[in-house]
Amino acid sequence: MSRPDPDPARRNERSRRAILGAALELLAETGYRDLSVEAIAARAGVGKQTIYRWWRGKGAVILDALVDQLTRAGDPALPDTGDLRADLRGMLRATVAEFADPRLSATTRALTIETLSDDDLAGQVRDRLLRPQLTAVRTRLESARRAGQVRPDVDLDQAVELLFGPLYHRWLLRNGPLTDDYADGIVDLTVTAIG
Amino acid sequence: MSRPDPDPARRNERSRRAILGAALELLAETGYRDLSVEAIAARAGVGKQTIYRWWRGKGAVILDALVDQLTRAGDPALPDTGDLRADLRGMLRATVAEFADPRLSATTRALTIETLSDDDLAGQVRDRLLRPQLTAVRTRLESARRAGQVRPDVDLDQAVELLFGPLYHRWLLRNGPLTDDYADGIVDLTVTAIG
Amino acid sequence: MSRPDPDPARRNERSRRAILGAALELLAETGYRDLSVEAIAARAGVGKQTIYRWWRGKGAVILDALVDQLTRAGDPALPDTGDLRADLRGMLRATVAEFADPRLSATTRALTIETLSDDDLAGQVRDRLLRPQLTAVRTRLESARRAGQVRPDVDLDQAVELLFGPLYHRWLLRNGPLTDDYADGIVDLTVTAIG
Amino acid sequence: MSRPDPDPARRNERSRRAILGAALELLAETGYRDLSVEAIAARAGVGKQTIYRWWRGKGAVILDALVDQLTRAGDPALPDTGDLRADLRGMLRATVAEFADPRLSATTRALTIETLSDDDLAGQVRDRLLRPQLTAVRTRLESARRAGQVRPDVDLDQAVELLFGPLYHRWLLRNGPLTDDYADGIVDLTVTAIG
DNA sequence: CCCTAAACGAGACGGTACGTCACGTCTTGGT
DNA sequence: ACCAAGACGTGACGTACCGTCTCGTTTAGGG
Repeated sequence: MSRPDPDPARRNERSRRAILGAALELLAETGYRDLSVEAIAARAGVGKQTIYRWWRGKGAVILDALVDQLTRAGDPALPDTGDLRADLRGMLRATVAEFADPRLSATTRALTIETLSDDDLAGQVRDRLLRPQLTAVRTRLESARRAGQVRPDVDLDQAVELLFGPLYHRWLLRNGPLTDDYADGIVDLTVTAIG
Repeated sequence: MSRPDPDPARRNERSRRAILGAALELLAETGYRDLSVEAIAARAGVGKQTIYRWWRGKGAVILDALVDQLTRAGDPALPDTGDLRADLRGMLRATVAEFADPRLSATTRALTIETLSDDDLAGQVRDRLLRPQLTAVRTRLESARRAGQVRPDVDLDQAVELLFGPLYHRWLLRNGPLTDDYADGIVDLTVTAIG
Repeated sequence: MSRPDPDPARRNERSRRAILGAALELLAETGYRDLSVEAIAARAGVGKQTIYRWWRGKGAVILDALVDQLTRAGDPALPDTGDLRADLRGMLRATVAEFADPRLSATTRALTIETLSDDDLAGQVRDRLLRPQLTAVRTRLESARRAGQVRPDVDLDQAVELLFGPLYHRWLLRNGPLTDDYADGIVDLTVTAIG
Repeated sequence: MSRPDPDPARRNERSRRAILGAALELLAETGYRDLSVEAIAARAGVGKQTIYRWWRGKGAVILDALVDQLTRAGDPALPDTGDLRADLRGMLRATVAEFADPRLSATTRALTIETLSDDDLAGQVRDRLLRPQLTAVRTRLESARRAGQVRPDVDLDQAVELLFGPLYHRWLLRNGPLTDDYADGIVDLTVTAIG
């Protein structure tokens, strides 16, 4: 006896943007702890129902906000200069920089929390945010394999995780500084492992 | 104008155990979403104040519960058979098994959530839970380095993270299955990277 | 800057009837508490705006519904058999019966509630529902006065209220049963009072 | 699976008074339409839950507030000067004055509304507010009957309603002015009816 | 008989209040 | 003093309706 799905064609684009914008603002300003649907609605000048009509909760809003932001940021493809080590270093340094930026970091942190107690959302995050990024790296590794820079028996998905895993681990658990040197070290180890 | 610290000597051990036990039970039964201080108190047959008197919040309770559990599980030291690859495989397979066990997994998940918005707690988790585990592995790697199985220029902390990071990444983001094969693959890549 | 009045000539009679019917149905089925413009619209298969276009709110709808119903019921005139007591008894017994009928009772109850916080509506109810009924009785009393059955100094409006007031009081406050005997008793007292 | 009843012994008297006071203030200031549990809680400096813990809704709060007020006002007994007509006139004039006072009137109005869609509350109102008042009048009539001023066959309850009913009717339906003259007229008719 | 302006169904919108839940603090009485 | 119990002020939750406001789509009357 649940409501029928609302009609996306009638959706108010102005409200949608206001909500996503307000969510990002509040996250940056006050952190995840103080982020509430109520606050987002108030900041966006929107009724709460308008949020609940289109999203399952604040987690879903943050996801959309982040996807929106990244979509605007554009192409996740890695450069392919032929120098695998250099290309990966550039990519991982950029990722480190993102994790170090409090603004982006807050969003990712918030999303991770939601993800941990919402399997549905976790799937969405995996598919819409994570996979594209991982795939971009994998594509670069495939090119490297064709160039003979990677052993043919290496599982490329594992290789990708070898790059991101340690970084993610260190960030989440605050188990050490996130620097360019750290990124370079991970790349070196990975290249050695698969080369 | 805060209350003086309570006297730990007069602490009721029965209550402490009941609280930690109730926390673990509820986590296993209903998941983190429905875990509340109120529920823990009710289940433990304890006043809420007794929880707040000794812990800062449910995050701290979970941490203590997990530390308690692991302490009972005993020594985290790795075996040292001389065969680095085999020793690491055993360790990582055990870790994979832990992450796959819903009971332990739920606790870790909950703790990770709390950690993400409580720096204090994050430090505690790092020092009391994470570091001992990482150190145990690092100790094994140092032994391997002395045996000439690891290049002298390798940063052993990074090496440790090369083992746990991918696993943690995959678990948190549900980005693939957690199997013994997967553990073995990570170990192989890591050994190649540092050997 | 308000909308121009809608053109009554173009009004959809089918919708009007559906709305009034739905209102009465819902009142009878679920009571006043659960009566909402939204529910009326849904039940009537009508847009909410169609209700707000023609009525000021649910109170006005109920009023119209009741007027409609009573209009169909027809002429409120009292018989004049010459026997004042008998005529009044007949009238008051009928009124008691109305108040005892759950269907009519629910409507009246709802209308009374709306009336209590809407002066506009109160006036409408007084003029369109109440006055005709009271006037009919007053007319009968005037006839009785001409026949010398009523003292010339009696305020007939007060006399009318002497009949309806106790009944209304008892009904609203559930201060006793509403029976034919009760109606007869009121009539007897009133006739004594004015005779 | 409902909460156990709260323990009245631990009830905070300060909060109780603040809530009842705030309810009466808001009723007088803004009328019933704008009276909300939320507003009462805010005005009283009290959590909403504290209201819902002890009352079923705003209707019950108003009832308690009114009972409290009347209890403080004290003895509802009528004087018994031996002059029935005079005693009743005094009483009915006072009642008219109450209905004419916007402050008291607002409370009664609000209570009547709630009463109409809550049978439980209606019973409470009848027993705690209405009955004592009616009984006081009935007691005076009994005294008058013993004095031979009232016919022995008159149903005294009906006689009481003969006094209050017309007044209540006129007040609720705004069917004419509420003046001392009106009160006197009702008393005269009633005395004639029962004398 | 067609045109066009309205009324229409549907329902999204910014709001307000609902009644519930859990937070972390405070109070009471019991051991 | 610590405890079990639970009332308290606080504030967010997710829902229900309010009355207003678009959306296409009938529909009815004047040209």
